[in-house]
Amino acid sequence: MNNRIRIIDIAKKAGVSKGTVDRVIHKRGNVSSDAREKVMSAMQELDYQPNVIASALAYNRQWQIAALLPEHKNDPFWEQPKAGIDRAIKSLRDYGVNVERFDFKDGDEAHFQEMGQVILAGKFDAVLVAPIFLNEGHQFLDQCAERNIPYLQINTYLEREDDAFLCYIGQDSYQSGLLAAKLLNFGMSPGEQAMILHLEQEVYNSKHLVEKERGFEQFFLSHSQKNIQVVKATYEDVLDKKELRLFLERKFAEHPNIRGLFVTTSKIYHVVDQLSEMGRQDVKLVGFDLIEENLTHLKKDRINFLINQNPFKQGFLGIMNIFNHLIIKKEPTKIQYLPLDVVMLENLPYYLEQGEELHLVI
Amino acid sequence: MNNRIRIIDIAKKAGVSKGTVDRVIHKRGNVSSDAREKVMSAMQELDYQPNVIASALAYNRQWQIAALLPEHKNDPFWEQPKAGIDRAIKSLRDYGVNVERFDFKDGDEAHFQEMGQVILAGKFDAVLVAPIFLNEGHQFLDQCAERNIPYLQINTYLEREDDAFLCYIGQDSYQSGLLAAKLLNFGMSPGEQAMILHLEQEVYNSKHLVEKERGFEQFFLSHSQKNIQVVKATYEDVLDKKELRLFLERKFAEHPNIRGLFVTTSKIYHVVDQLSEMGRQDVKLVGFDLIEENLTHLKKDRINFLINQNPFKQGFLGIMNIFNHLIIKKEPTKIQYLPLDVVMLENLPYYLEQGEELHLVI
DNA sequence: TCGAAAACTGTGCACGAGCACACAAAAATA
DNA sequence: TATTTTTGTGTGCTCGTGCACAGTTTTCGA
Repeated sequence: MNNRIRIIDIAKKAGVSKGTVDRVIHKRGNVSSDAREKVMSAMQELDYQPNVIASALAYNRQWQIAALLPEHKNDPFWEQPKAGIDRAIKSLRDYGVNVERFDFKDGDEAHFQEMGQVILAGKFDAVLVAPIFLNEGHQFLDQCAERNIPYLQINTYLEREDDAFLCYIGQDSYQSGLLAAKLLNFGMSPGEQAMILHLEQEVYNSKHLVEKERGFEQFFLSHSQKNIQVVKATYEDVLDKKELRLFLERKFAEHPNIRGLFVTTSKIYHVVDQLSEMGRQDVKLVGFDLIEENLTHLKKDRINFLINQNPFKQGFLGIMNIFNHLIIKKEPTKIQYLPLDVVMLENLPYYLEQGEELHLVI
Repeated sequence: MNNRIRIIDIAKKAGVSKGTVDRVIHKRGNVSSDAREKVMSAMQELDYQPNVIASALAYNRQWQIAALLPEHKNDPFWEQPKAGIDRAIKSLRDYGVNVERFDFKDGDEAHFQEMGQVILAGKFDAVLVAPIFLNEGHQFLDQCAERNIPYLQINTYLEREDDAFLCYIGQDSYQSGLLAAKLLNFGMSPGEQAMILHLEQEVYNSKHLVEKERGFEQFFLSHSQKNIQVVKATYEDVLDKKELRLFLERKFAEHPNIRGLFVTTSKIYHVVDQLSEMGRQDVKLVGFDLIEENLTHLKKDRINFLINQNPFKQGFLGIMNIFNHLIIKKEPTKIQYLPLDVVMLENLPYYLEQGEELHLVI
């Protein structure tokens, strides 16, 4: 029944000792070409698959991973990737995987750099990072590459060519723009207008937001049956509610047929109350992320759809992929897009419990 | 760094040998109450967590699991749970988990019973089953319970009280009815009619379908703003296309305002072509399952939404939960509803690749 | 009080892979 | 040819847990 091939089985077949087989497997050298060939063919013939359990136990080494992410004080979105990381740690504790978190202040490039230096000064086997700043991100990743520290990007993708780059795990921004447009289009009537609204600073320096906009526009270009016109807008300072209200009123006055609104980040909750006070319940709303503030409005039916970017999985799979690279020596797929879940009140609970299913996995 | 508490650490602290600690942990008896108490308090104090890796290696036993599912010859839906099972096997091979599949013929109760007998005659440590026949299902599960063979249900839930019942993994049918209604409601105009159509036999013997219908009706009862009327219909013999066409024409004649159609199983593809030929592209369609036949229509924009029941995960998590019960000795949550994914052309690829993310998990 | 049975406890090997170390054979140098 | 260096090979311990077996103590009836 239990006929798994072991190292000792290969050794016997090849007529050598298990030490020699081990040296071949791990390319440790000091093996005659004759012995190597016998071992190699024996491995192929018996289709040897290493026993990961035994390997992990014997390896008995500790791995240090650094995680460089924004703090979640001001942006609750970041709680989720961190929860995913914690879940992964729990699963991998017995494999000797340890993760140290370095949180940098929201929007603070200098602090990002500072934390990066701390990581580089320490001894880490790999780095998981959300490189949300274009320049500083590249700079940090360059330094990782120089030192041969493998790194994995989540949430934000910076194109990289070096060997230290493991993979990117996150969403496909362009596709999420298309999806938002399709959803609004389904509920809107011919001749109405759809607004895309960025509630962020330096939008055109942020590839994510630009891509979302491109996808949103593209959908309506290629689906012109309902003749829906796209209105683009950007408003930076969400904390100034009065100014935001004035901004919205101006936009709705300029474009009286707006009946659909797509906010490109998790900050859609800022506009919901304003719209209610303006008596504009007739506007359909699509936004991102299952954060508490948004869920309140989803439950009251004031937000129609939230697109879930699976932040929990970003963290979880980030660590899992690093584990695979370090311990199992399996190279990850370079670009791993996570599902864009369409979330409504009726299917919300399942997405909130995410990760429950994963923690049973060893 | 590596300060995980081991059995030997507890033994030292409690002033006994590791054998005694082992006997306490596994409740093997033959331990004086004095020793037991010392060990227990030492374990609590040091917060002992067993090393799953070492445990699995030492345990070195093989587990036989039987999987009793419908063949996928006539219903491609069942390929997915089987793929999920295969993925789980791959992950758990080193833990000695083996799965033997027993496929019964579609709609053939006698063959289900026959296969059940084969399983009971063999020696299995656990059973994974889709008990799609109400009576025969209960009968088989009763026999499992008698023989103390733990069983796990996927896809179809039969309420069970015995100790052998591990858990149910599948969808919440009522909730999926609500979801389908919400989706149609978003795209429909006031005063239109929404049809719920069952393309199955013995609908009112099938709890799933009844629940979906209940959810669908309930939504429109509690969301009456658009004043959408629900039309219920059942048609049994999908293979007779002419008759189906006549049936549809009759229904649409009786209810001229039907603009939304919800088919309660994966068989929505049967009606799409009929509707096209009838020139009724104005009807919005919601159905279930990402099977090839449905995807063709989704891609052509003739089906608006498909609700994904995560069949892959049903199989994968089914095996994983049995593993947890047998090897890790962790009791599964009795009812595990899987996400109801809202799938459109724009977010389809991610749901098709499902499982890729899981196979890296050990 | 003795002796056998029952209850309890400790030691040591097993699982399969990784790796250090000792040793052997071949090659290079004197 | 003798000696050192390099290269190649096998043995045996390690990881932490499970479990068999041997050995010790307690219990209980005669």
